[in-house]
Amino acid sequence: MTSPVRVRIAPSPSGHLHVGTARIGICNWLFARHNGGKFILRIEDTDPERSFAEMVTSIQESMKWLGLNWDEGPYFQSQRGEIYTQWTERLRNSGHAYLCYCTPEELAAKREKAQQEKQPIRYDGNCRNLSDADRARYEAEGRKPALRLRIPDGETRYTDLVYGDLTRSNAELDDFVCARADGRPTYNFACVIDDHDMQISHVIRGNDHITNTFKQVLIYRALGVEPPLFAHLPLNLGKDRRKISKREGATSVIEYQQMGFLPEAIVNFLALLGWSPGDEREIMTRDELVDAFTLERVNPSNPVFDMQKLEWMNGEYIRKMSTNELLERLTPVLMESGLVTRLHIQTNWAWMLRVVETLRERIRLLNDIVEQGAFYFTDKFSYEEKGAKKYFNRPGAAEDLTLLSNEFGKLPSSDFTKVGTEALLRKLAEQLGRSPAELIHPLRLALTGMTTGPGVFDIVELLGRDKCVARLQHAVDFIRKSDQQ
RNA sequence: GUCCCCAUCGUCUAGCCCGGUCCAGGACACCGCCCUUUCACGGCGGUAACACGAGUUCAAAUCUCGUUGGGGACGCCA
Repeated sequence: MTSPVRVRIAPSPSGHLHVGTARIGICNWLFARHNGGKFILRIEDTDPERSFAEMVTSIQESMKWLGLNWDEGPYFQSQRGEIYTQWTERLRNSGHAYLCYCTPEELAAKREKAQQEKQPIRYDGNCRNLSDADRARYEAEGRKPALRLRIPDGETRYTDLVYGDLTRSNAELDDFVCARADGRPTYNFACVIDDHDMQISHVIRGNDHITNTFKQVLIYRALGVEPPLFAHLPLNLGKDRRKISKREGATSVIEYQQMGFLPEAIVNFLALLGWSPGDEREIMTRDELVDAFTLERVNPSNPVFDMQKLEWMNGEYIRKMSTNELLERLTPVLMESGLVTRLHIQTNWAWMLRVVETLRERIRLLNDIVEQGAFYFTDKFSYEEKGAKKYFNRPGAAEDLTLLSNEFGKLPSSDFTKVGTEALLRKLAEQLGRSPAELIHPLRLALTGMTTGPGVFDIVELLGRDKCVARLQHAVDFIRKSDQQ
C-alpha cells in the first residue's frame, strides 16, 4: 500500500444508526485497523429537511457503544459550503457542466410520464444545448438554474475491489445535477469533493452505491482529480429478502442495545455477514477480526440478517464473560426493570454474583434476566397456569408443601444450604415413599412461580429460609383457596 | 421500461480465481439420544444445498453461454 489508508463512514443523520450502516462502518473500521490507517466519521447532512441534531448525537453514541472509534471528525457537510462552492465554480468553468433551467416539478412530471409509458426514466437533455437567447428567456422568467454534468459518449469503467471490473455505458447515465439551484451540492458531488478533500484512499460502502460510483468517477474526471479505490459490500437483507426495513422490527443499533444485545456480539455477527475469515472460526475477538479482515474475502452476494444466530452469538458472549463483568452489564438492565436499586446491587454484590451464576447459562439477551430472575427480587409473581394445574392441583399438594415448609422452618439457618436442604428433601421424599421430583417441581413453582429455571436448591439457598417458608405457605394458601372454588 | 450485480443446506458460510483431494466442510435453527429435579448449558448423532439447461474437458460446485430466480440503481434524497 503506497498511500496511507484512509477510510470513512458517512451516515446521514435522518435516523438512528442503522444496522446496515453499522455493518459498513464495522468493515471500514476493521479495514482501517488492519492496515494501520485512519477511520473518519463524516456526517452527510446536506439535506436540512432530513437532518436532525439529536440523530447526530445518537449516531455517535451508537458508534462509540460498538467500539468504532474514529480518528478524525465528525466532519459535517453542512459546514463545508465554501469548499463545495469553490469546486462548483471549478466544475462550471471546466466546460464539463451546463446550467439547467428545468424546474423540479417539470422533471418529476416527465419522469412519471416515462414510467407510465414504460420508457427509460432519464433526463431528456432539454437544457443540454441552450442558446444564449434560450438562457436569457429562462432567466427572464425568473428561473434559477441547477448545474448538470455533461456526460460524454462512451462508457465508464472502474475496478471494484469486491466485484471486479465494472463497466457501464454512459448513455445509461443521465446528465445528473451536481449543484442545486440554490448552489448547494447534491450527494454525488459533495461525496466526491469530500472524499478527495479528506484524502480518502478506499471508499467502502454498500453495493446500492455502485451506480453512483460510475457517476462519481465521471465527476473525478471532469475535475481532473484522481479517484480513490472503490469496494462495494453486499447489502444485508431482511427476512423478506429486501433491503432491511422498518417492517423487520429492529433496524437501528440502539434498538438492539435496548433489547439486551452486547456490542461485541453485534460487531462479531455483523462482521461475519458477507465476510468470513476463511477458516471455521465464528466467535472472534475484536483483535482477531482486525487481524483477519481483508476485502478479498468479502462474499459478493447479499446475506440475510438472521436474528436467531445473533441471539445465539450473544449467548455465547454472555457465557464467555466473567460473572463479575456480566453483573456489571446487567446492573443497568436490572435497575431499569424496577426490580432492584443500584444500591441494593452494590451492597449485595457477592449475593448478586451467585444469582447471576445460576442464570448466566440460561439467558441469551441481557434483558432475559428480568423475566427469568424476577423471583430473586420480588414476592409478587403469579404461578404459571400450566404448572399450577400440574403441580398444585393435585390431591395432597398442599399437605406436601406444608410438610416441606415445616421441615425447612426447623432447619437451623447454618444448615439452610444447597446441600442441607437437598438432603432434607430427599429424606422426606423417601419417608413419604415418593420420588424427590414429586416434591421438587411443586417447590420450584412455589418459590419462583415458574416450572423452569435454575437448580431449585441453588434457589432455596439464595432465597434463604424465611423467604422459602413464607413462599411455601403462600402457595399452600393459594392451593386451599382454589380448592374451595 | 433501462441498466448493473448476485446465485452452495431454511439461514450465515467454506470450497470457485489455480477444474480431479467434495457422493461438498463448519455454524445457527430444527429433530433424536445422553447428562439431569425442570429449563438451559454441555456431549453425541441426524435431516438438509452446488437454481436449471447447454457447452468445454478424460473429469465441473469450480471455466463459458443461455434461462430462471433474487437484489440494487435510475431525484435539484443520501
